[in-house]
Amino acid sequence: MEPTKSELEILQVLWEHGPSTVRFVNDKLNEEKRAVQYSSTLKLMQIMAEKGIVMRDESSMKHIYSPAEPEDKTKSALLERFVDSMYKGSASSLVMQLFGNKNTSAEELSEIRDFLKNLD
Amino acid sequence: MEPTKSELEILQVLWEHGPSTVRFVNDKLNEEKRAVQYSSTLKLMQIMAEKGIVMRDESSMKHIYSPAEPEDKTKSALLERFVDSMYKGSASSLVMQLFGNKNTSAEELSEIRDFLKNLD
DNA sequence: TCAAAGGTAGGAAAAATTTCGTACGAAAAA
DNA sequence: TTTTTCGTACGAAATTTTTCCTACCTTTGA
Repeated sequence: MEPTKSELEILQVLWEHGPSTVRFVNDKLNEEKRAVQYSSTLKLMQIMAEKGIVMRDESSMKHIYSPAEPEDKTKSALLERFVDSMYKGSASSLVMQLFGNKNTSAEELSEIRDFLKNLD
Repeated sequence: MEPTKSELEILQVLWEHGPSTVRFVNDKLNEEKRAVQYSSTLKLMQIMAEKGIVMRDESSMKHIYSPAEPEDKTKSALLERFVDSMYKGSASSLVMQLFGNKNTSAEELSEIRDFLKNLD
């Protein structure tokens, strides 16, 4: 299913730090993003569990949440939807926009060139 | 400001077809996307005008709406926000994901290689 | 002229998303 | 044991976004 904006923030914490408690996620959000109440984060993560976006291990009192799908799979899906809706599915259009209007570091560029070279 | 999902759909019609009436945009949405009432599209476009996302020419009875910002500028901003939030700002990560997990056509690939070659 | 068609405006309702207060149970500390 | 701390659950409220009803005006065609 479709993660909402707030759900995505939570997923990102789980991706970065692995399976976590609500407390941990909430702390990270407050450190890295914005003020948010514990109960709000809890509620959101409960909803995500209902939707099947995350799995919940209830064996101990402190429930442990983890992403239901691998990070790559979710990100790919989101990226693909982004390309489809914004660039009519043209990956090259996206790349050109990405490097046309932005100043990307030389390292990044050569990294990409190498990557593309080895793609065949 | 931030276009919402529905607002983005409208912007895309305006980008593709140029300045348009509400009627025209609504028809396109119904053709290309989904069933939506004229008054819903009207309302949304009025809100977008208030927010400054689109400009409105009221000189004739049929108001003409056009994007307030150039397509590239808006798309770049959205893309940048996407990269920042999903790939911590790393354009190369995005590109690798884009081509790693997806089967991109050979044409697209060479197009991009050429593009990157001429970037310096 | 006058009805029909097509336009805008505005408000209210509906739906989706986000936030948080409160209750209550378990664990830990005093 | 008793109190405090820390956890979940639940429901309701607030906010944001989306949808559409209705009123009313202008243009067009019969």
